[in-house]
Amino acid sequence: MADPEQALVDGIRAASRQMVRELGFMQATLAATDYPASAVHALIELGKHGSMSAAAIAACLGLDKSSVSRMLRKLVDAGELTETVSDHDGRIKNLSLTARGRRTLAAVEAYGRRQVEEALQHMAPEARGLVHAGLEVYARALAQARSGAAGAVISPVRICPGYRVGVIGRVTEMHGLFYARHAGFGQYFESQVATGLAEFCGRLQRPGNGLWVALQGERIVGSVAIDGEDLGSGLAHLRWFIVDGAVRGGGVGQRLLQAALAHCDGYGFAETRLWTFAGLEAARHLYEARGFVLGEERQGRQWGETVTEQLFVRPGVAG
Amino acid sequence: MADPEQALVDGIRAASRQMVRELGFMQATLAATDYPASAVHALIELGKHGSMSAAAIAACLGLDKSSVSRMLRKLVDAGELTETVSDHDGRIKNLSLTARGRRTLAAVEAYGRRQVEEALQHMAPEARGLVHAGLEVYARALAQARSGAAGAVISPVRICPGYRVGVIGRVTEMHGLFYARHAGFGQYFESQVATGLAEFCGRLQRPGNGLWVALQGERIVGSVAIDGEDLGSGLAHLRWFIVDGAVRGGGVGQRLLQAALAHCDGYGFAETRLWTFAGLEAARHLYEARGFVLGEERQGRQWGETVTEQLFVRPGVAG
DNA sequence: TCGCAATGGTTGTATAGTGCAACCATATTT
DNA sequence: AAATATGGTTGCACTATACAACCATTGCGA
Repeated sequence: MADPEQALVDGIRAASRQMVRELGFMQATLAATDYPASAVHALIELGKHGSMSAAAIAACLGLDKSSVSRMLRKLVDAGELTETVSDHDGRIKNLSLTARGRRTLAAVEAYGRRQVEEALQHMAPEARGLVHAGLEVYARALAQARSGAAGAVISPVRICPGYRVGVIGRVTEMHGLFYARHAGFGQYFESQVATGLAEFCGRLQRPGNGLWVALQGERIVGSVAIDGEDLGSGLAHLRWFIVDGAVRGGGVGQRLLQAALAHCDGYGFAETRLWTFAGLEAARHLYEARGFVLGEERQGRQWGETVTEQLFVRPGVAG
Repeated sequence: MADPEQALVDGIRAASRQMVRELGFMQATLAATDYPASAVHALIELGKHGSMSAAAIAACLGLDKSSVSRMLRKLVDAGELTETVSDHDGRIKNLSLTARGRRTLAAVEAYGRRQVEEALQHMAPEARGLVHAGLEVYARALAQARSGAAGAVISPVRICPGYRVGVIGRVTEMHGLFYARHAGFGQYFESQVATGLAEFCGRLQRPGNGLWVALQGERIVGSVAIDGEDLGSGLAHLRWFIVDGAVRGGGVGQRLLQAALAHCDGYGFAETRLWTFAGLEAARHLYEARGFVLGEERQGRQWGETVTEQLFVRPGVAG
């Protein structure tokens, strides 16, 4: 294990330890209620899923079913939950929150929210998206490492049109990191991306041009642009298409592409073109699924490393 | 509370809940030992600090001193710890790890590290720095919100010279976000930063020029550059000086400035100049502490918002 | 159709970690 | 020298937990 890697791992461990302590997960009771941590988590899960069986809660919380059974009994006695026997399976009791339970949950939520909000007050505003994205990626990776399954929290990613602050930097960064890793590109490539994108954003308002970003919270995790000017009249140039590694494989690329191509079709471009590099198979599949076909290939040395550049072309909708 | 804010808070809460569960903090025993979570945490703290009193451990873990006392008794009986009465205060027992304790701790560390490493395998490589930075900023903010004190994990920030992949994007992004918030700048400003920095990085090798980044792990959290060409011969131009909000106030700015000015003095520039905006008091203090004096002020409208631009000048070392 | 295994849930029992309160020994302040 | 504060221990009660045995219901296969 290389040394920086070791430092990364230890840093993550130290921070999560600290975080767990600060959030009070080692205290017997949680979130300003008189219920134990497991009961609070059960309430939260019930609030999220509506109605669950005891076994489902046990699986979800990683506790023995006997512990869960007793814990639920107390919550029912306290009037937080009701249990109704399932009508299609006499063994199962469906648990759900009572009005009182919903009030309790609301109080728990308010407490937790306030705690987080106060923490957010104590950090630089720019760092908030970072915290969110970091926690989420980590939680998902932990779940995957444990069980192979992908089922975990993923905040929704939305596609938004237009410039927003930081997009030039972020898109440049994503390109720089991705192509350094996958093609060995360096400073010259990153400078080209930065310059081109900076120039393009200055004429984003002109007809035919468009930029879409994928946002997770307020963090930019993907982008695509249509340059309607630089290839000549009637030609749409698809540029700066990239998806952050944190959300790759989640359909974000498809949605970005769809937004960009809907714009192309709506505007009436005769053709959409894009340049890419051989070997990026995931991207190629996306292109071909959207009607792009490989037009031309050539060796390119301009980026510092020798790569095979590929032109993909997609005809516009028949006018 | 605005809606996106709400979504951010809830997203952070969901992710941290998930993370705590995945890490097994709700299990009675932890990290593949037979010791309870609190004992494991105590071992870790002792490993970190070398020798501590029981009270210090209790404070650190947020537990009652009686619980800690008993827990430590067991660890001593198990041969993991030794206790020696302090020589300058008869009440205090100094606790430290025995050889056996260090072995146990090593096993705990190995287990935890493997867990994290496996999780890292399940995420995009680009996201690793993000996870680290996010957790760390959050843990620190939680600690500050709880106790006002700043004492918490902060991974060391190091200053490194030269270009590295992603720096153009990251520095552009940091500038864009910071000045959008503090001066209302928008796309035009961000484009200027991107273009200028991209151009500068292309001639970074030329004599007199220099770029330094502040790195936390592999994440870029600050930058400064000396452009030895654009103001004319003998003049150093300090540009792209910025520190990420996540580490602001931690001396990173000072260290960046020192690196840049050491370069200026070593190279023998007659004068170092920088342009900034009125109102950025923290930065101004840094400049003045390093020998810069305000030279000229003028109103500028070029960035989209009216601001007062300030020229600061620092003479070179007497040749 | 009947029996048997599997599943959902409950209860008995033992264990262990925890906090509170009272306590002792030592140090510090008045 | 007395009062107070601090570090640490012990008695006590509480509670969350796991394990194992158990019951009721369901579903499957012979």
